[in-house]
Amino acid sequence: MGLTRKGEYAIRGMIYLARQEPGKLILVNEIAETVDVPQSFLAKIFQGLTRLGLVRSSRGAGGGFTLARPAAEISLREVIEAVEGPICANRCVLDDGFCNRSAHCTVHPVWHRVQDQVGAILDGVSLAELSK
Amino acid sequence: MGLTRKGEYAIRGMIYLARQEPGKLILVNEIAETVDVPQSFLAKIFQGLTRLGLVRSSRGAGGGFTLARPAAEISLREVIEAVEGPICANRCVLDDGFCNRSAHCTVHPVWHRVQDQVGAILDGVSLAELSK
DNA sequence: GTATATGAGACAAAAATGATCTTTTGGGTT
DNA sequence: AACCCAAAAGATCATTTTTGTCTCATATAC
Repeated sequence: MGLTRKGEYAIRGMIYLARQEPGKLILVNEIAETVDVPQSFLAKIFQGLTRLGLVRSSRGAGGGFTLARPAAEISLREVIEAVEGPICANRCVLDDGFCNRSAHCTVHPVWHRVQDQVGAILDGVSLAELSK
Repeated sequence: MGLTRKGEYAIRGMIYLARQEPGKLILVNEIAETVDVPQSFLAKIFQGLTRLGLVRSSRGAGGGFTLARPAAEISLREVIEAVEGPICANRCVLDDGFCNRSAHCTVHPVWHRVQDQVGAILDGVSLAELSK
């Protein structure tokens, strides 16, 4: 019913990046240490964030990670969905196969309302705000 | 990030009960079959619901389950929290030990807003409405 | 007493979570 | 070119949670 550690860690790491000089490359090692998460795990998480275009990475000596866009233009929702998958109150809203009763299910509209509300809140918060 | 099957099943079962004549005892077997969930599992789930006072049970021949209160007075939230635990966006909001940074954490207020919104929506929906 | 139904608890397979380690790839530096 | 540093990719593994099942105890109607 809540965020997993992956999500929590990703958020911590991204906020740390948002606090740095824009464009400056930061070692995953440094991030992991200061936000207090296992570095190997954070490296894995940041791999995913790179693939999805939330951060840019540079290999080799002097490499590291940096935000792909200005912190003000990255929402909390983006970060969360990148690592946790889409906001979803109940699988039946996503998977059509999960419950074949979608058509006449009275709870369905409730799930949609929940998702819309949560989505809106998370959309409205940027990394820039969180880094203050 | 969403409901587990336990939650989904509990809701289906409770809605089925809400559709019956108030006070009438229904076999867990009948519920399980018509809402299409494994009976052993549903029995276990209903045990918990009984313990928490959402349904009343009667043992022995002619026994079964029935809602403990009128369907209009049982909210969707109660059902969900009974089986899934409290609505919680991120563990740090619940466990104090999870992140020791609660005091200065900028994301904390966001989690609270999310929980309040979701809680409010789920509070506002009763089994009576869902059973229509 | 017997048939029937839930209560409680142990048990187990499968999936998700949380993490580590190794190997590969690509850039800088010399 | 040779070499080192650092990230990417992927394999592996441990732990926890989910999703059930099964057995036995207990309560009740007849």
